[in-house]
Amino acid sequence: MKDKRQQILETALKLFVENGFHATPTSMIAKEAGVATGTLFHHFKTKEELINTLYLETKEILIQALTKQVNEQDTLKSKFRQVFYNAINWAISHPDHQFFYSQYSYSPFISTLTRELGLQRFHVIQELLKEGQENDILKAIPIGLMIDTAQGTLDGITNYLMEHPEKIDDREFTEQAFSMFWDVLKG
Amino acid sequence: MKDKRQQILETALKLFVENGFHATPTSMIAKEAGVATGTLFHHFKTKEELINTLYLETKEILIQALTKQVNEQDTLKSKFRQVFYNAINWAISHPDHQFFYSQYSYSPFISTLTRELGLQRFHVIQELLKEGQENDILKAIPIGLMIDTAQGTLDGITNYLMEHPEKIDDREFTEQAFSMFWDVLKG
DNA sequence: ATTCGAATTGACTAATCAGTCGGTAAAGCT
DNA sequence: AGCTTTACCGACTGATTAGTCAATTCGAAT
Repeated sequence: MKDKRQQILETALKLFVENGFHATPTSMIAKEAGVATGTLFHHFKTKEELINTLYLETKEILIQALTKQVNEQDTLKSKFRQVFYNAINWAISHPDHQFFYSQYSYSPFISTLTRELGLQRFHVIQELLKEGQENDILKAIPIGLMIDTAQGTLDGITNYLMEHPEKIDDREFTEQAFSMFWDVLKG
Repeated sequence: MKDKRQQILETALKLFVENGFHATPTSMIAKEAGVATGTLFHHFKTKEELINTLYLETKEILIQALTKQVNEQDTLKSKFRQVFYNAINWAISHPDHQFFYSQYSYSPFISTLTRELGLQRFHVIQELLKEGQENDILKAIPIGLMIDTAQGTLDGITNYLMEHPEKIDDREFTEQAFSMFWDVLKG
């Protein structure tokens, strides 16, 4: 009898990615997870609580992944390169989490909570952006525009890589991709 | 009297943006539109057909908007500038359509259809991108990456403008925003 | 061994949903 | 005018849903 709670979360993630939140009944999650519906509602008071838990958990490990090895780097560009590689590598190796995150971000029914917390995903990047602007390395534009554009560009590159995962090992390719990301930012 | 169909579509768009597809019952759409449920299902065989109709309609007017005045421009950069301004102006003046489009694109339950058609949204841009690559004006990278990144960057900028609509009239600001978009692409 | 809370079960329910159907009113056509 | 098609209505249905609950098992501490 291993952790049923964890089993529920993993199954829910998979099914949410396949069917979406609303099109995935709790009964289906329970069945697929090999658990009674009562067990599901024992661990999560409501379906929404299950979804939110999944989101917060995903966000946590994403932030951990993005931050890796960044502080050790010297130049600002190197730091951005590190974050960039962290981001694309994470997406490739956790496709379900990545899809779930996108799906959650664009779903309207939790939008208020999300849009506030959503920015925190790029808190690391935000700090780097500010640092770069203060040192006149990056474009002198409103920080909000900088953040949204950086996020959008990164999402676009990530989307492409998700459908061409083999490219992740092509050093020349990934460096080209990074140069797009960098060119958006640099002044 | 012929407007009931249109009334249903408009009401559905509004409610879908507010609640999401699945969280918006057909009964709610009918009620809000001042129409019987039978009427709704007379015009649209299923709920999914209603959603798809809304998507196709939205796509159509978006494409029209993006293409405006593009051919008249002389240089490639001017053409991109025109598309860029068309895109952000459309988003600002049709926020519900814009939200609906994003929501639809990221929802998994119609994903296969969407991901194929989704690219068509940027068919205009695709042609321009190819032209730019052939003339060594743009980055020499896989066209797919170019498309996804351009779309991502544009989406990011659009997202920012949606929350700061007043900036659309700031000529200096929008030109800065365009320079980010252009820097992603240019070689 | 006994106790007690937490974990687990699955039949159950009240609510809600997409879609139907039989019928009425209005347009369109000849 | 008559005749046909299309638009419209709203009560109804069968299926499905999130969430409940009384009963049972598990696990660990006393």
